[in-house]
Formats: sequence, C-alpha cells, structure tokens
Amino acid sequence: MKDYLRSILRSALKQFDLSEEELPDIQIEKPNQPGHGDSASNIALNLSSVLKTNPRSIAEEIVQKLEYDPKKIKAVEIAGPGFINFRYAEDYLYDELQHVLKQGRDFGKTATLSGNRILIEFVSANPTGPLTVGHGRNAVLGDTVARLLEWTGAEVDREYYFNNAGRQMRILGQSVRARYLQELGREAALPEDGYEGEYISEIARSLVEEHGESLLNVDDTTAFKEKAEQLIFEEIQATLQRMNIRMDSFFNEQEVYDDGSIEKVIETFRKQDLAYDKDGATWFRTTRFGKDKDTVLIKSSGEPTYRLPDIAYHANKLDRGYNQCIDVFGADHIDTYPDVLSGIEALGYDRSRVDVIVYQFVTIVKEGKPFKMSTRKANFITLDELMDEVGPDITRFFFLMRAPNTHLEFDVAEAKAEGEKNPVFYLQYAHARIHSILRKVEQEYAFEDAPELERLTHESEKKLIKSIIRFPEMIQSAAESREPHRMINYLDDLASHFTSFYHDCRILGEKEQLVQARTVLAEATARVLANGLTILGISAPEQM
RNA sequence: GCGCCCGUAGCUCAACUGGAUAGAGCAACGGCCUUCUAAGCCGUAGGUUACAGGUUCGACUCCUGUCGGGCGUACCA
Repeated sequence: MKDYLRSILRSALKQFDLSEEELPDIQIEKPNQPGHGDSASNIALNLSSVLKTNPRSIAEEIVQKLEYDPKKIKAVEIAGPGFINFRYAEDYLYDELQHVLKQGRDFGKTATLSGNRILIEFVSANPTGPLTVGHGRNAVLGDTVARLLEWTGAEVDREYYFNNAGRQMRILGQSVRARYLQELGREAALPEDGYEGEYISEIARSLVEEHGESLLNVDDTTAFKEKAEQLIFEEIQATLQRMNIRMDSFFNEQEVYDDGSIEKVIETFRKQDLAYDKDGATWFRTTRFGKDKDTVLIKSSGEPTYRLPDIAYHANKLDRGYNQCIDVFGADHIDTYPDVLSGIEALGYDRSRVDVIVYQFVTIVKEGKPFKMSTRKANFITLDELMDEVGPDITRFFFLMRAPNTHLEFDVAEAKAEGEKNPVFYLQYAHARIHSILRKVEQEYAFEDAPELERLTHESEKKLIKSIIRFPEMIQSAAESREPHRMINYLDDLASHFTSFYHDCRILGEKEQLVQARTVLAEATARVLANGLTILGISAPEQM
C-alpha cells in the first residue's frame, strides 16, 4: 500500500513544475489518530518551502490531480496544516486478508533485499567460560536481526569469531592446571587474575577421569588449555542451541595469521604511510582518520594487538563475497570499531559495507536489586542458569524487548511471573486461544463455499485486518533499523486488536457465513502471530 | 579532562527516523465471567519529554550549553 500511495502521489507531482532534485522523498506514515485516516503523507508540507506557497493549497492541488483506484482507496482528505490522509477501501482490506492465508508461513516475506549476501557476526565470546547474560543479549539480537534480514529476502550467514590464543587463554590453562593439582590433593595456587568459576574445577575433574595422575608432572599448560577450550565450546554451543540459535561458521582468529593477511595489512598501511615504528612498536596513524591519538598495532613484544587481526578479519569477510557485514557488540567495544572501519578503508574497501549494532549493558534484577557481574570472578549468572529459571522463550523475548541502544533491565521476578505481568504470555495466549476456537469451528462446521469477507464490517474487525496487513512493512522497518523490539511492539498491538475483536464479536454461534468470515480473520491473526514469533525465535503454542 | 550512549507517567520502556492531541505494561483506583481459554476486556488517575537556549510551518527526535547516570579513554580482549 505504501508503494502504491507513493506511486500515485508521484504521478500527481509530475504535473508540477519541479526538477528531480527539488522533489523530496515521499513519506507515507500511519497517523497516530485514527481520525486521521489509515495512511498519511506530509508531502505538501515538505514542498511548501520549495514552492514558496502555503502547504494547504499545495495539498489541494495535489489531491485535485490525484488519480487513484477506488477499490483500494475510499477517501482522500486534507487535514491540519496540509497533511493528505488516505482511507482504505473495504475491498482492499478483504483482498489483503485473503493473501495472508494464501501465503501462510511465507506471509510477511518480501524481496526487498534479495540478491544481498550478508554476514552477521555475533556472540564471538572467547572460550574462557560459559556464556553469561551479557552474551545473551548479543546472541539473541544477532540471531533475530539475521532472521529479519532473511525475511526481507537477504541471504544471511551467521558467524562466530573467536581467539583461542593469547593471554586470557593462557591464564585459563593455568587455572585448570591448578584445579587439577588440587583435585589430586596437591598444593597449587590459582594464577594471578585466574578464573575462579566452579566450571574450572569441573574441567579439571574430567581431566582426572580421563588421564588420572598422568598429567601431574606436565608443566606445559597446553593440554589443560585444549581440554578447557573443547569443553567450554561444547557448552557454549549447547547453550546457543537451547536458545534456538545455530551458527553457520566459526572463525578462528588464528587463520588471519596463518594465511599471511596480517602482514599484508601492515604492508599496505606502510605503503600509504599509515603505519610507522616508534618505541619498538608498530603504530596505525589513526590521527589521519580524525582520532586524537595513534593506535598500536604491534606491541614492542612483537605481539599484535587485537585491532590488527580485527582489520584483517573484516577484509577477509568482505573478500568472501558478502556485500554487507554486520557486527554485534556491547558498548564496551565501541572504541575499536572506528579503527576497524579506517583500516578496511585504507585497504580499499568501502566502509559502508560494514555495519555495527551496538547494544548497551544488561542489568539483571533479582529480588528487586541489581546484580553486578564479572566473568573472571565467579560472580555471574550464566545464560543457562537464566534459562533454567525462566525458559528460552522468555529469555529471548526479554532481550529483544528494548531498543538495542538502551540499557536493559532484566527483572527475573517479572520474567518468571505467570500471566498478567508477563508480556510473552500475552502473545502466546492470544495465539493459543485462536487455535482453541479454530479446533471447535472445525468440529462444528464444514464450509463449502468461498468465504464472504465483506461480512466483516464491525469496527474491531476492520482494525484487526488493518493491523494484520501491516506485518510485511513492519518486518522491513525492523530489519532496516536492526531493531527487533519493533516487531515485539507490533505483535503486542496486533494481539491487543485481536482480544478487542474477541470481546466485541463472537465467532461460534453466529450465522454460518459470518462464522466462516470471522474464522478467516482469526486464522489470519494466528498466522501473523506465529510468523512474528518465529522471527523472534519464540514458540507459538496452539494450546496453553 | 576527552569520546560514545542514555535521561519521557511512581517503576520498566514505546513513539514508524522531523509530523497532527507523547503512548503501552506494571503499580493505584472503579467496573466486567450461567456464552468461543478472565493468562482476558473496558474505564479513571498519572507529563513543563532533566534544564536553558537555538534551527523551522512543526522538535521527545536535529544543533549549542548546563546538570545527572552508564561505558570507554592500555603496547588488555
């Protein structure tokens, strides 16, 4: 519908004396006030500065020249300072409603991004411990944005980037070794900054089981590190799977060392005088990109900082034929990404091909109090513990509920509450309730003729239809903005329109044609709820 | 100090990327169950959108400044 309105407005505007540049984008939006129609355009207001006339008379002129299909648009009005308001024709609503059932599981899919190959990188937690709630927001955001993009026609791959070398992993190996020795009754101290979590002891115990005392005199921590990595990764994957997330690939940072791309990056930078040596280290001239300090790429110890492989990794992603890469990371990493962008730009890539979703921190609220966490200290809530308490559906929902770029308060008590307080149930309940009715309809009726949708004339029925058919546009806007919470807000609104309809209009016990028409409406609602919940990765039960 | 993000009803948050009278959910108050799931519906109350300026037909949204909170500001990841 938006496209249709844009096209008829555009042809009306052709009759004005305007150049292409003077013509502003035609915006179509859904007015807040129902009295203002179903769609509205502010085009006349935007044109008033160009044409130097008052917007109302421009609107009048546009409307005069407007040609539209009465099967789609019932009325066009000018209101307020110069808005053009459109009211949809009933026929249009009924036609669209038919489509919903015809398309079924695919209703909502568009081809907006078809032909695009997108790589979305998320979670990317190093295997030093179980996933925590902080990773949870990352994981769910990344996966859901991926689903949204898939629904708009893009081909999306999910990738997990990790590093199993470096200091943290060394300390991990040392920590496991210390616990292993302790398990066997030997004296051993955790290294400084060692990992204190109980899972370290579990890894140590499984080493005791496998190798008995044979590792007692092994000073090298490699065996401990590798076992830890293996077990922790298994656990991470199990956790992700439990959250309904499947990665397409895992990328080890080591690869960009092994294939020589690290050196290539440095070389290319040097050629452009973007890299230089100072104090035994190699620096990236980030000042040239507007930063007030240059950045170390290779420490004087000879070890690269994480920025260097990060740049090489992004180049690698773009080289693999993705036209767009999306990274998901927490606010604490915000400083690194301008350097990565500068880096790939220096390598000759268009920086707009890398896009970033930054999310703010999660505060877990337990018993009314916020809970501060740190992975290294044993003081954290794992994602698994959270899912043990509230289940995967609610976990996903709560992480998606808020705009990414705002702090998220996850109130465990609220999440655990049955019904009333809990927004997830509201959606699932509406869905289950519809299916309960559909089961009864199936038992009692056998419709033979095509449904007469024009019998849906009640105000609540029409509002519900309008809400339903907005779904595809909703997906597009959530995908484009990378803000899954919009989908939640929409579904909530849809469910609320349904329950109003449910209270105003009965389905069973009415005249057969009306039963049939309302059944179609209910079915379409359930369809959209189910499709929407699928995008969110949340189940849509038919019974509760 | 500097950089990024945030500040909206008592609490947690929306507001379609600059649109018309700022909306939901909890919490409070008042109604609604011999009829399709009351895990629900309807209503009342609650606001100078932190504050002060500016930009324009129009600002919660953009710009400047102030105050308050979070994160970063490493040859850690």
